[in-house]
Amino acid sequence: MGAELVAVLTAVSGGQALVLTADEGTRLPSGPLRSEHRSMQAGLRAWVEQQTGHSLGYVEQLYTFADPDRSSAGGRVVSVSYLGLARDVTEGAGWRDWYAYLPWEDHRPGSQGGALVADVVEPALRSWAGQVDDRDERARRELRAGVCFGLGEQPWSPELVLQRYELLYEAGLIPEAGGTLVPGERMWADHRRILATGIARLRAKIQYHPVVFELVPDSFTLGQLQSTVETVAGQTVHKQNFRRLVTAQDLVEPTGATETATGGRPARLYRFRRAVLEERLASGTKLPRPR
Amino acid sequence: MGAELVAVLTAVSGGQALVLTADEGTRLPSGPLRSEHRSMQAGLRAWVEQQTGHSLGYVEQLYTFADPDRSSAGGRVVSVSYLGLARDVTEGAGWRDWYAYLPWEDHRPGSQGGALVADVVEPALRSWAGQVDDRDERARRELRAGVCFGLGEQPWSPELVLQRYELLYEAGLIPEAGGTLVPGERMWADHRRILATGIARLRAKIQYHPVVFELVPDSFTLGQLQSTVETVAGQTVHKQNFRRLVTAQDLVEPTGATETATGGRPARLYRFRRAVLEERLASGTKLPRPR
DNA sequence: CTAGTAATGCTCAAACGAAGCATAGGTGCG
DNA sequence: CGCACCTATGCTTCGTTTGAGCATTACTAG
Repeated sequence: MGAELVAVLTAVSGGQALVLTADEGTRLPSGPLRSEHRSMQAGLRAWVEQQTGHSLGYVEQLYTFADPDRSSAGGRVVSVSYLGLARDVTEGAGWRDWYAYLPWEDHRPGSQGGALVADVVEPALRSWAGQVDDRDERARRELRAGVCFGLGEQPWSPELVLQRYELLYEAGLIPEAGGTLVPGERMWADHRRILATGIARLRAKIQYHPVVFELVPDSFTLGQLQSTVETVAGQTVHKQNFRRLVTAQDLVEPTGATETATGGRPARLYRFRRAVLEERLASGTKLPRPR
Repeated sequence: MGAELVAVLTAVSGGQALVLTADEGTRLPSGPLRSEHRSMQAGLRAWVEQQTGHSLGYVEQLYTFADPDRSSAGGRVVSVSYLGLARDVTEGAGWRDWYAYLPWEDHRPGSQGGALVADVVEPALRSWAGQVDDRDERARRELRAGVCFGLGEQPWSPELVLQRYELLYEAGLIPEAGGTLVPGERMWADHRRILATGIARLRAKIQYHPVVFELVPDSFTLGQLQSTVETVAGQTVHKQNFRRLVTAQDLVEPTGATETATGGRPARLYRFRRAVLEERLASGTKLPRPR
């Protein structure tokens, strides 16, 4: 009858991008909107806290869809999904690595993503494109695969998470669509798709809005901040340009303290200048190009 | 019980930005999601066609909210709003000028918007800021007013439509909040707010995605295209830079024909290169700075 | 003392964006 | 016909932003 609320709650810890899950990692935390909830966000907070003992910080609405499976009599069920960002992770709660579900999304050096795309996804998509006889349609499929996965001359675009998931789905390469070729844990119903939507939104937003600071502690080094951005984006960025971008925009101010446990020269500690949120609604933490 | 679907259906015609309305311009077209609808978008299309005899082109989801007013027993009503773009307007249907509802949003030369902000909004917001005793809070209010309405040194940002509406609401300057100072027709319930959300989304999207072409005929001059952008953005752009941006990105191709009824030198006619939608998911029609 | 490591400072060239000048090719009017 | 006027179109200039790399600093581990 009413609405179902679903959360993609994310945190970054130890170089891993984490999402809060329920039921042994098989679904996202969710629950129905109740009349006692003052608003949908309030309802969402209540459900997440109850299911995980975790309180929500930054929250933003993602997408709403009419539930395809559980159409009940007298009005369809509507699911409203939210993206939430957390600064700390509680031990024991169901935090899982994003990239266990979407392994092709991690393109940091040392991760599996790059090789997975080259060795598994690209050949599989070529074969998918080859299945069709029509020349134009085949060209369209190859173009689409190239744009989504950065094949050939095309650049890899971190924010195309949802497009990539949908392409793999349409090409029948993942379990949801009956395929087994491409690895990655699946989730209940369309929750993996919702996760992809959340990651896509976060990766896009981090480029033009200072949301990274919702994922780091109050006090942080520029190295930690950069590592957080890289974990979210799934790719590395140019260090010097990153710090120039952050400092030139006056997004941070030094606390005065330094952190010595970095393994090299001690790093200054900074804090986020919350005032920028009011000063400029349209600023942003742009992330420089990779490598 | 189920979900309510609401549409912000927009077209540009004769230098006016239009929105499709029902009930003499007092509400946006809407209707409940029915079980016979295959999807929410299908349901929306059905409702809009039934209420207006108009078929929907480009459609994108805007925002979902739990209805504040009509909380019925057994599950709250949820409203899902959509933005739709149309190329042509049917005579007689309820097309109204955006800027009749949000007159402060039009800053093209010859429009009322600029003067309205300077003569009415700015003084009213100053007085609103002055109502509070706390120095910090007063400074915050003035900063917020300045950012939203481009006061003082701040630039006017076309895409802050929703922030401006919410500020006017919070400051009690519009009828929805009991005020009478700032002109502009109101709508039923929160439909004017939804309109503001739609305009904000369109103005933001037009900068990084080629959606303008959903608003112009198949064949158009660069002057017409520019005028459409300006109507949507509510401000003028630098002509030479606009055309360079559009042509340099290969967004259009000449049809070969020219249009002589321009009042000056005949203009070449162009068509949108649909292929760019597949070639680059992340391109965009960036709009140059005003004036 | 030396090697290793990360932080930080600075330079340089290419790309981009804002603004304006100049010319082309039509119309309407005396 | 000649002239004023208008919009379209082509091109240049200049300052800013970005991508990339070199060099130096300040620690730790052995």
